[in-house]
Amino acid sequence: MNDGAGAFKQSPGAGAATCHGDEGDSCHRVGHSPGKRRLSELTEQLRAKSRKITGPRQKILDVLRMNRHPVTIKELFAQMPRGDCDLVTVYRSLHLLESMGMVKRFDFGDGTARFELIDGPDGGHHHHLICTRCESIVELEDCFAKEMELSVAKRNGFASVTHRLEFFGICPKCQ
Amino acid sequence: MNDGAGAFKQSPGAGAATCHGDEGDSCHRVGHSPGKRRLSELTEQLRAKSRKITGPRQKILDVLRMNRHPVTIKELFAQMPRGDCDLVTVYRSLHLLESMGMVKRFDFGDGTARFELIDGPDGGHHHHLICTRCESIVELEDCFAKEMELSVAKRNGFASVTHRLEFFGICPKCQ
DNA sequence: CACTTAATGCAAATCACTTGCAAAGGTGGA
DNA sequence: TCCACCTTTGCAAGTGATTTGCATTAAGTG
Repeated sequence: MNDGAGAFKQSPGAGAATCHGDEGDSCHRVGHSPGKRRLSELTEQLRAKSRKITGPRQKILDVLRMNRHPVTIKELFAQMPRGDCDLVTVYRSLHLLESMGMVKRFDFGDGTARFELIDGPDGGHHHHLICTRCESIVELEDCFAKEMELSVAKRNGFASVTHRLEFFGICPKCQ
Repeated sequence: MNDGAGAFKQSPGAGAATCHGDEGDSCHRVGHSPGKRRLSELTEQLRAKSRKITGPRQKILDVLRMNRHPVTIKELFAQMPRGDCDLVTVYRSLHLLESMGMVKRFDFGDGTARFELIDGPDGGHHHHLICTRCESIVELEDCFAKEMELSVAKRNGFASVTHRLEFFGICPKCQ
């Protein structure tokens, strides 16, 4: 109850995505070659803010780099060599990474937060399309809502307007 | 883990809205004249599906009718004459009403579900703009994402695509 | 009015997430 | 390289929202 800004503990962002990881399907592929930034580049960001580069944190960043879709804390934890660190540490680390703008939190209403390493310049703003049956997800390139955001903000006199947009449906396989 | 469709317990819908009700502000006005459908009309829907019209359910529907913004279970419960029914009953009733398509669940990431009585023909599809400071909310008339929904669905071969869209910002008062 | 079945209340259980606290581990400076 | 200092971590316990088990009560129905 003391992180994030304002009354909501969420981080108004956008998108949605998932994959529970136990139903090995066409979902996220764990363990493929690092598709994101180098680990050193990431740890450097930590160091830049005088945060310690600890073992658990490196492992966590590494797992995040391996996942192309948002992962839940549990999934992330499961992908770490047993005993690498405590679940609580994963929670704490993701909070830190989020507050540092290194990861983005997604929430698609199933009561479990999901995290993705931020890639692009604008935080790699994007959305997801989730299959409500198999939970497979598709990362959507474009963000359609930017203009809406502006018009909604202007029309209602709101400032710093952000949005969260998620799409749900039945994927081709599940139809 | 056994209601709703598919793997997600959420009901992929759209929108967002809230108001915690204790900070009496420009937020939801409880107790104004019934702005929504008559109670008899509502109970009729229940009866049509051979659901019983119980005391608690009538009270719950009544409170829902009085609120123009989505309410949390707790708020709803608090607005019922003390001792009218158990908190658990409110949870169960809302599940029922949701599954019957009579209420819509909104979720804006603070970990508490909010419900609104469904009004219009298309389920009164709309979105909300929430102030992250005072939690006041604005109901947005139009739905901007319908077209996206179609294009996203087509482009990815998904069926029955729905979306959830929420806007967050700082309201005029809080700036 | 008796009956059948759904609904309710109460207590206890889950679940995701957070917090308190003492022990362990990075880091910058001597 | 060694240390003191302050951040992190692990473990246990706590929250808050929501669900579940089960015996009891109350809507509909004939």
